[in-house]
Amino acid sequence: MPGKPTQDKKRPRRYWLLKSEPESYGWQQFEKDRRTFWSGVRNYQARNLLRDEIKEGDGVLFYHSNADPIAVVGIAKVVREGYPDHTQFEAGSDYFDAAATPGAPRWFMVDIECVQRFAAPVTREQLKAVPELGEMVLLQRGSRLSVQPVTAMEWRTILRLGGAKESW
DNA sequence: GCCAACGTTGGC
DNA sequence: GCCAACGTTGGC
Repeated sequence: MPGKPTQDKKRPRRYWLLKSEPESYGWQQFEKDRRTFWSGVRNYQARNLLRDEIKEGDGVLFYHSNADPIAVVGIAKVVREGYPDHTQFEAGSDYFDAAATPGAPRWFMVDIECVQRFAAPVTREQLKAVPELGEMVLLQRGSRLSVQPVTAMEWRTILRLGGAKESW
């Protein structure tokens, strides 16, 4: 078939939201880097998503937590699927894990690439005001997952709110 | 800075 | 395997 498919036909693109505190790693830095590895996730549920579910080509909402404003600030795409987070092996690192070995890594990360900054950040307050986003994992009571799934409908809605140029 | 909700640890 | 104590996240 001409025009090689970029995705496995059986596996439509999926969407994710990644949280980051701008004080530790914000969108501004990400824009300069263009590409980064998403290290430091130390929660098993999030780890499982990074290791097993998030695939190359997937869409990412970049979210600023503990920030002013708290907001989705732009979008990224996954450019490398789950592989061991090297910081777990670095003695002295905040993310060091004595129980992890290269042969049996415990923590995983993915690489993402900057796609586009929203014309205007989509604030948490805005998200809460949209009825069809009421089911978002992000907005559930007590939800703390730093890597979480986003539905295609949520993705489209948030891109529209952010004034994103393309809706790939 | 507060604190509710979660997740993890470790004694039993 | 229970569960109390503790540590962390993250909105407010």
